[in-house]
Amino acid sequence: MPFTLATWNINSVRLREPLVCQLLEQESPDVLCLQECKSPVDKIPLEAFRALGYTHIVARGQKGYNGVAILSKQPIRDMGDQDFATLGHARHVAAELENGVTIHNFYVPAGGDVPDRAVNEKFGQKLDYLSDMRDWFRAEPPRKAILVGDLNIAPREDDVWSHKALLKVVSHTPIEVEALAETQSAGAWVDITRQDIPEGQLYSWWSYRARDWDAADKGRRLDHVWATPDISSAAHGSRVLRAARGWEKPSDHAPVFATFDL
DNA sequence: ATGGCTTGTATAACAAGA
Repeated sequence: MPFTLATWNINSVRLREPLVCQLLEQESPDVLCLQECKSPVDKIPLEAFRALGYTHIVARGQKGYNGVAILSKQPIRDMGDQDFATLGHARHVAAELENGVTIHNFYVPAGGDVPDRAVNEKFGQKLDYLSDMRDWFRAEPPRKAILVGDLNIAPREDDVWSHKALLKVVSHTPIEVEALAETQSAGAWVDITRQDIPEGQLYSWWSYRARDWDAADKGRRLDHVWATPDISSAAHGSRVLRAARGWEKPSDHAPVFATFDL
């Protein structure tokens, strides 16, 4: 049975409960993975999501920051979480569908402003988080798995509005792009979004600070959908719902979709 | 070139985002 999956950095699931509901009603994905819920699990507005048919939920949360959740129409099994870089943050959770596919939902640290771990501890934590992911995938090669989330890195030149302007900006520096590539290859992960949309500028995040985000279009592709090679050929139909960035009181990220015939 | 905005929280200015 085909199933459609979406990933969305929601930037407060409580504040944007109506937008989550709008997405669920309008697009009806089978699974929605959220990041930056900024809420303890027991304060996520689950009843609203249950009422729309998303009765199965696996989540990790903390007060104020981070937080990840997987909402599903079909039963999912909680497969635990990883605390990479030992930050004590709610940045990962995994769930297994009844067809045996495992979904990893990640929120990789943003990394602060200065791309130098000697002067910016947060940048070091981001690199440590990525190398711990890499080591984990090397130790336990994933199979029949999908990895989604806000990875906070735009790897390709056409994943940012200006490659040259962003070379020293955290999210697109060569050291981050290399770290992400090592993590990706450690799990043999296929970039499903770029498998489906191989050419052209593609973004999933636009800063709140732009006067007119749509016209300026200074975006970055920070949100990703990856899959292991045993299921990557089942994927199709990837898209970014750019319109959601223009909804009232929006998240600064747009949802990214993919469909798998499995 | 710079500054620009938005969130949650010890509800007044922070920190954090990226």
